[in-house]
Amino acid sequence: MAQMNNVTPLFKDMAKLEHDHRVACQECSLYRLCLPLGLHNKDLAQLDKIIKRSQSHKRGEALFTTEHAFKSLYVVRSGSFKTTISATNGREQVTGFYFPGEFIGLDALYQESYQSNAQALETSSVCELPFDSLQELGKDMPQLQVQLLSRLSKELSGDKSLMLLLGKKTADEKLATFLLSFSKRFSDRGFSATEFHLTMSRGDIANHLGLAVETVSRVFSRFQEEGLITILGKGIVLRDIAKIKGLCG
Amino acid sequence: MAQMNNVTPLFKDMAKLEHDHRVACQECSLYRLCLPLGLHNKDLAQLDKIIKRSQSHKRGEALFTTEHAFKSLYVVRSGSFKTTISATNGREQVTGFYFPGEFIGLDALYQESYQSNAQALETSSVCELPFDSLQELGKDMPQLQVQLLSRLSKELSGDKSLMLLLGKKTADEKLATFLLSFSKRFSDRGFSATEFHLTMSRGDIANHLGLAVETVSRVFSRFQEEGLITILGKGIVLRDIAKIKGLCG
DNA sequence: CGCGCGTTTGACATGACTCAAATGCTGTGG
DNA sequence: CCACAGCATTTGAGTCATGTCAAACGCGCG
Repeated sequence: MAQMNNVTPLFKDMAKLEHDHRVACQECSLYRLCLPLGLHNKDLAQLDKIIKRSQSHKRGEALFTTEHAFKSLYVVRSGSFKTTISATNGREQVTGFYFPGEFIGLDALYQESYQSNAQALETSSVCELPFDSLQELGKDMPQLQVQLLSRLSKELSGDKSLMLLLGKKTADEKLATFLLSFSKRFSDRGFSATEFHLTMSRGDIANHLGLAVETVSRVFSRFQEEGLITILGKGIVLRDIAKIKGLCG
Repeated sequence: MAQMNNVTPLFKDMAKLEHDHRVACQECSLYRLCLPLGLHNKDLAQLDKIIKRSQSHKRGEALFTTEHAFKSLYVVRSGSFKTTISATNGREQVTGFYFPGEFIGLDALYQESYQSNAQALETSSVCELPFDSLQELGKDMPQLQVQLLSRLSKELSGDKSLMLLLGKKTADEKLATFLLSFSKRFSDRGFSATEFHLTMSRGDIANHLGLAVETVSRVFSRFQEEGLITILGKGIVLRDIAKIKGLCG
């Protein structure tokens, strides 16, 4: 059980993407994954104008909470975030993890108030899309609306899969599914599909998957014994993707 | 433990709403709950033109499955539906129940293919909205797009709450939450908030909440012993809403 | 009227949780 | 730069809520 966490060349991560606040959509490396996909140059320039590229958020810092007034949607630019909702009695559920190019705050549109809290998992930055401007722009840009709908729909689809996971899967299946989902999202962004950092705590993972921390820890350890993965602190190496796939249920 | 199911004046239900296929949006009793909300008369008339009002679907009949080509969104007109997704190994998760005025198929927009199966729980009818026409219409009708976004967002928001339920709640809390959610949706539609029919089987309820059938049955029985509810087959009477609220967690 | 499925109830099994404690890692301040 | 404090993670032991298996019951459909 080695130690290590940040300065390992093995694990590249998304915190390094583009902290440069001036990069316009046209030159952004996330273009293929992001909202502007499919917009014409002229439209893209317009969209670019309404985007606020905020300063970066430190680990643990809130992007917004249910207390804040709804004003904007956000797209992750670098780093990663988690969103949570809370029950009346204080229990919390981690509803999602968000990587570069992914939207945060879509569940706020209805009722125009944030329904969840969003928090940075590491030093991260976002593109802020003031919703009023976005609506205004959408009136003359049907393609933008289509993109927005598509984003919402994608998240919806993912949430349904998570329901299946939460409702029907065993601890092993949950964690196998979780690992593969991350693998795919990393590789979609040009990172390794087999070696990556988990920027969230075991507690966050457990919470998100409807498990206890101890269970996550135990299953990870067992996966390692069985040669499926190697654990290096927050770093994970997938050693046998095929077998992991077989465990997903 | 009495018996009864359909012909009881006590329980009014949504199967009786408007089976009349000619009722236009303007005169539809669901207006306040449905898509057209906020559209001007002229726009409404246009929307009305693209809507196909299909024949009714019998209990158990599929509205669509993941095998069907994506073509349309649907709004429940009368009756009720359930949606399901399946894991590779055959396990199924009931992802939602849908009542008059609610959208089905929103998770299909992304990828333009149905991601779930929709099935009638009783004799039911829908308004079919061909997606192409809807997109076409949306180009000149920003308000329609806003409505659509809002619908997606609402479903997203509900799904996040369900994650909290599936991940963090006990069997008692799950069922209390379930009952109150139905109570609200019934009363929103002008039906009694305290007396209603559950059109789905115990199995569907259990599946949706991530429980075993036997657990649902047991908890319902206990709730009845404790004077919280009265069970009459598929009929439910909420006897102490305050106390049920207290159980939601 | 009778068959079959959906529902209820009981007895038992177990996966995952809780509690507890050791160990390791991280970030801070001296 | 190092040492310490505090939190995160791991590991173990025991419990419990909920699932599984089994059987009786009754309603609903043909």
